[in-house]
Amino acid sequence: MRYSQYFIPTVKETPSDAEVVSHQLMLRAGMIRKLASGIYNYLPLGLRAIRKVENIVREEMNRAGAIEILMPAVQPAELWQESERWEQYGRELLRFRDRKDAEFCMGPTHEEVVTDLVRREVKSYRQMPLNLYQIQAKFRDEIRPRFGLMRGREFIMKDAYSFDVDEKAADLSYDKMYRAYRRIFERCGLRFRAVEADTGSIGGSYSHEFMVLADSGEDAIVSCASCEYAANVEKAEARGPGAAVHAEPRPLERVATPDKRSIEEVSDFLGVPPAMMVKSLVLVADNEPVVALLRGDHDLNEIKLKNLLGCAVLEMAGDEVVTKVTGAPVGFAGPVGLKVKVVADLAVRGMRNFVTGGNAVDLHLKNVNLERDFMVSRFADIRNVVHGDPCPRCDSGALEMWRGIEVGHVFKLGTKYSRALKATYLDAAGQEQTIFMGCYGIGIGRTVAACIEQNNDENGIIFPIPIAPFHCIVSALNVKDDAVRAAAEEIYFRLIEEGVEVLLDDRDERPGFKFKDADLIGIPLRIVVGGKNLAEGKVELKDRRSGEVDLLALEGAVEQVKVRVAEALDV
RNA sequence: CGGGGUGUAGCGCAGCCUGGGUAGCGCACCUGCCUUGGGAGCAGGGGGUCGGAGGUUCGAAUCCUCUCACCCCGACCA
Repeated sequence: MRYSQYFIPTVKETPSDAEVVSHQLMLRAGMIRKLASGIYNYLPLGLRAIRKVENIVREEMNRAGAIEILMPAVQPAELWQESERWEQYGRELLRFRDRKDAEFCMGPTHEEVVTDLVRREVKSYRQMPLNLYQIQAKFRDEIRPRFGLMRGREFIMKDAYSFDVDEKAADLSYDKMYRAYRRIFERCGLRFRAVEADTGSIGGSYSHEFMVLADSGEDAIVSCASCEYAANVEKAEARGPGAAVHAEPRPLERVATPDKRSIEEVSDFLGVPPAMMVKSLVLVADNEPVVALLRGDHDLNEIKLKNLLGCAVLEMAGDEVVTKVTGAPVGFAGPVGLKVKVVADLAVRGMRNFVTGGNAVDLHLKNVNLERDFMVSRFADIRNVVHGDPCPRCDSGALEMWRGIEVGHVFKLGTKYSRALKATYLDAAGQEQTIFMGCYGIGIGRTVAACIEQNNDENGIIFPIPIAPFHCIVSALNVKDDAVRAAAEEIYFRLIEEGVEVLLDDRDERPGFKFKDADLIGIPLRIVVGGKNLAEGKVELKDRRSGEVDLLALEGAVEQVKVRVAEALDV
């Protein structure tokens, strides 16, 4: 491709509304342009990177035995009503009516459609295992789209769905996908972790997320330093205390704490560390108040509590509810004397003589103790793990915290959708059975964004060769110099012959201008054809990542590029 | 949806509050000259319903009311 004939609108200045580096660089490199909130045009460079990821995904999915199809973006409401997600999905589902007033939605995911397809066509155990996938634009009317392609409303996703005769076979399908995903992200050149995850609104029995490690990631994940355990903080298990601290219970004490509400304020005021305090959070679970008790330095994990209570909606209580439940304004809640359900974190079980709120204005209690002073309905793991917590799986390890970008998610669905949509088959004995499903997503655009998040410097993007829009850029420094022009053209055509994807910068611009653009758009290899070196019969080969420069003869440069590209693409 | 902020040329911004009166700067763009190893220089030029509607006023980017959009912080997710 000739740069002068192409469409790469780079910009020098960083757009003010782009927060994260991948968003800034994708805009500056002319890869994407915003059309509306969370909705983007993909320009040539962005599209090429996306196609690269798509192709890697496609190859690995095919290798794993999955079969590509394409389902519609517009889906009829009936299917969603059948799975009961028409009501459950909420406002993220973009709904509308056609001219006959029939209801439709833009597909945010395709469990319903694919299950409908399969239930019509798959009748026998002989037709499974079956794994169908597609690469297609999804629409989710996100509350807050942000970070460019990282969280758009319309986004390109690979979604796959497996169909198996029973749970054991479904486990095998899941495992195949898990391994395919590892290969995919390895081939993309990403540093990532596969972590245990909560299943969320998709539902199902268990799942793993594939997290690209990046400080800008929206998810917190933990991994064990000594074993394989890794999990999303939403899911990560905390160990309870080994044995309770042995301490004689001291007499309960009431202390005035004028206007001291937060853990920090009370801690400072009383000179008691937060780890010796218990905080009492008032929540509402499906309209019923619940109090959660946590060690002062721990945070509530709402997902764990929600799963524990089995409620549909769990939210922090408003001021009125807090006052009603505790008899005191916000900031002085404590478990002593409460009439509502109290769930305590496991860590609280090991505590003695701690500080809590006194359920009255400006009052806290010291030397509070379990059983003597109050009872707990239930002990459970309801907190977020923190850096340094012991690993829940092995004896020796401590948990490390990371930030991650979720680029892929594999779910074991079980029979949630097949039962709702009556997707059944006849087994060898002629008995009707329910199909076991799994579903597997990869955010294609997000993967590109995550890659840029991990691969950039002050000059711009540094694409790994497998997903770079072009492998190599040939910068002809002065196109008005016939010798330079001819040499650049020759290299360009030779590289094309060798199957290298090459961009020829044949614009009539100054060298610095071309270098800046080449760096910004992140082409991994650059051949510079300049008058001085050319007079010696040499051109320069520069590696974008390392900055290493080799002075080579024309043929040598072409050969080097060919070799390096082949090495990088070798799988 | 709650809290905060911003809308002025393609991009980045000043002007507004605190004096209501010609709409400005840098980059980008067009023409010419010059220049060709890290976003050059000189000269000339084009481009604005100042987010929208209403109001106050002789006169509004500026003051008032309403509205829309976008961005940031919290609950969702690939």
